[in-house]
Amino acid sequence: MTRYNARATEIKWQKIWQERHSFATPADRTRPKYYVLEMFPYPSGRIHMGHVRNYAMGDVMARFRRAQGFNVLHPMGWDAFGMPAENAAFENKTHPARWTYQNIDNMRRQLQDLGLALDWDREFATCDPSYYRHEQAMFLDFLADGLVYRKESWVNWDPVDMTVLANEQVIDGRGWRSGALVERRKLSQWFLKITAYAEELLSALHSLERWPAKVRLMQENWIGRSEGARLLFDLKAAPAGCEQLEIYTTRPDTIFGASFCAIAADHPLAAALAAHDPKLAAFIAECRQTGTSEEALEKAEKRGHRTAVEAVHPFDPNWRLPVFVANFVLMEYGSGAIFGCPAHDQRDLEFARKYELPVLPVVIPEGIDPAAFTIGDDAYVEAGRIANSRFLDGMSVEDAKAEVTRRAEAGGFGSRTVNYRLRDWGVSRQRYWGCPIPIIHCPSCGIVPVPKQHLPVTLPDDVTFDKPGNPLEHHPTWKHVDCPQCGAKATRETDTFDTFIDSSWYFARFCSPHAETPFEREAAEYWLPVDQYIGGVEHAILHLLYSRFFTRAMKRVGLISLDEPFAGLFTQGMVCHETYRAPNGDYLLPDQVARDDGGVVRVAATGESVSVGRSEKMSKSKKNVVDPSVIIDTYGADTARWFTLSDSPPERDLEWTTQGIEGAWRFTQRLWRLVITLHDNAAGAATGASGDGLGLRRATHKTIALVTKAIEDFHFNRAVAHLYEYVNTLSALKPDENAAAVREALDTLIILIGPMMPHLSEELWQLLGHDTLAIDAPWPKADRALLADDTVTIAVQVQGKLRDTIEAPKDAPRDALEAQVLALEKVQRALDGKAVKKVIVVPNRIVNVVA
RNA sequence: GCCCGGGUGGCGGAACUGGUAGACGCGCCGGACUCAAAAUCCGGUGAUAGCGAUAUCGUGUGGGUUCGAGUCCCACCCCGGGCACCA
Repeated sequence: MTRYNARATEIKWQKIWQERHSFATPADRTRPKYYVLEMFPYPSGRIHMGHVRNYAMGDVMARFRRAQGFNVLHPMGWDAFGMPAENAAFENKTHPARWTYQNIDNMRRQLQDLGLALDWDREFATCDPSYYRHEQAMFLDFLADGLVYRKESWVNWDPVDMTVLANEQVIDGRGWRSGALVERRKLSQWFLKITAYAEELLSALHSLERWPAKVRLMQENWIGRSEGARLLFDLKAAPAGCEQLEIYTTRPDTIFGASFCAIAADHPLAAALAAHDPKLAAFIAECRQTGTSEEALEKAEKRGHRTAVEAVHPFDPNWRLPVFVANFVLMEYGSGAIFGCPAHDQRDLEFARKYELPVLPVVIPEGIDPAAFTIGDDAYVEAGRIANSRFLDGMSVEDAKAEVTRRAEAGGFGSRTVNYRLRDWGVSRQRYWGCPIPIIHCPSCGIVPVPKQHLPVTLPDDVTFDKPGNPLEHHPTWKHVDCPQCGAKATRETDTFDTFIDSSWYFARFCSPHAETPFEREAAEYWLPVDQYIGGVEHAILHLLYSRFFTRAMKRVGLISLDEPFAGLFTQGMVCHETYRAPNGDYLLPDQVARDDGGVVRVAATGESVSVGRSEKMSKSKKNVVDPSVIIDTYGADTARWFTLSDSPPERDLEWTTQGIEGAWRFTQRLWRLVITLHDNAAGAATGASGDGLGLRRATHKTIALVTKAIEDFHFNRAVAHLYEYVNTLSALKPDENAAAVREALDTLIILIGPMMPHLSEELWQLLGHDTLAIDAPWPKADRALLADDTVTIAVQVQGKLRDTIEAPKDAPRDALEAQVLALEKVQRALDGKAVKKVIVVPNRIVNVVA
């Protein structure tokens, strides 16, 4: 028998699918739809194993739902703007567009080699003006609707990428892409008002039932809702214009335990005071520095600078509190000012001890005498009764919070407030390779939107990257335009959008990628929301939160009636591999090493010993990478797909091993041989076949049920295990097995492996004589009558310990089972003469004898 | 520090709502085929004791509930991830 030539066969079928437009998205809107989408790839140039795993999963769902009769939308495109293209332009003297489109061509070919059921007619790249023009138009809509504003603000400045970053793009004080230490700078920036949707983005999380709980929780924490109160304190000895201080607290009940107020270094009051206080100015400068160095921030001690200003206690005009500028108060959170109650807040306590401020407990644990309760090194943050607090004494914490807020509102010096950690989304980037912000700055008219008929504002091609900073800023002519309103000489905005904007609506564009509007409403409302979105958990906050907001913004300006873009989300695990290091410490590629007979890993070329490190996420820097192209050339796409689906649960990390891929490859060959052998046997035995094939038919239909359920539940590894088991059953068949049952088994097997091994599935389907395509065959339905056996194996226990098993007819009566079990020799031996107290019978499962 | 996950053979992992722990794969061991190797096929494979039937132990640790616990409850240990001067 010939061996299965995977590569040649795969190319053949890919061509046929393409010729027949097998994966064109159906225009028919009568059938149920299924939109499956993998997270937008950045065209880095080559796919990696993480892509293979991600797309293999999405492709299984796409093919599975297609076979089940759904209209499937499964598109692909490119998140094509971004820094790496500019870096490459600088290093290789190529234009970012050229570099990007070359990469796209390479990656498209690689993805096509995988045989993915993608509708390539819908492909687009975000760097194409026909895409980003709509982004510019939507931005202007948002601006007109009050969702966009411009503000001078402190920003996270990435000194390597020479651009600003949003808060969530700063990880451990470093830029998410460059890894550079982030600095703080004050710049004029465009912001999208994501905070206007904080409450909705939070409360709607509960409706996302098919999202991982983990991702919902991460978004919940990121939005960071808290309930509290804003309170106004009158100030004494404050600079003009700063006579009042607004603080935010979640613990208004502790107001009588207050011993100081603290404001952020960036607070206007601090700035006003610093003008005449060089020491304070120096302290503020210091605070700004420690704000950026992550190591120092980690363990920074709570420090403050006492000002001459005093705050008047809102409930006692004779009570004065010192006002500090403190390094632990953030201008961006709440009102940038707090009152400190050391007895009931650990951080305030540390501060109070350091600056020798009073520590008065006002919440007393239930049943403790207030006079006897003192605070040591730990603040008391549990529930209790209020004491030492005048009109609040005796109340619970909750009642006291309400009472203080009520009195503050009545007195006009405070109000109940809901506060969020979430901040507005700064979208200006000082980069070339992004979507230009369609704004003109006019000396007399101010900020003027580019008229929509002038869109798109396109990027100039003739730019250079030899100077650091933004090439649009350096370009000799591009930014100079006439003001659309008054005709005076004006300049274009030279900032471009954060690339997360590009990926915040692409899922909608895929519904009608050639539309003259961002998307056709009818198409978008048929296809959206995405039924199954698949990607890495690293986008749990950034991309997924932005997209949820952007969808609401599109709804607000009347483009669509939809709140949530992604109904189902799946976050897959990473692909990992062992790391190898040569004696000199250099990392080695997996194919630079070899295992000798004793299992010792050595450098293949030199025989030097290699130290083997633990399995880690594949990364170029650690060289523990395996190139998908090499794997596809060697074993074929089906085998690569099968392996990435087989070994680990999809949500967990997958360990890539040579043995693993070889095992998958052996299985591919085995399937090929098995189907041919059984097909030949059944054909030859057609007349002399024995039996009714019932046993085989039961196995077939059980497998259909199990595999279908496993795929529906995203348990691809279990689907694979069931298929292995089924193939074991088929391998053990006698040559004279009932021919019709064998035929059913083979047809079923071929369709069931289809979503994972589509090419082999087609080849075998054809080999069995079908003149249709396997992908056009409907998904088999399990016959319920064949799912149950006539007899069951029942476990026999004595005192809860397994002693024997018996075969019994299904649903055998209790009495008969009991009698049968008590008669068993092993049961009698285990009983050892003891009297039987009772017998527990779980129908069709166990019989437990209790003595 | 806070909040989530997760600890099951040599390894990746199965186990429905408490009911035969270890499916399936990898690896390993033995055998067949072969001049030999590769490939393939057959058998075995949690630990301990025993020739054996079998017995005892066994799902991170220690308790508990139950006829029966990987699964439920309490306490703890370890690993992974997320967040963090958040008032």
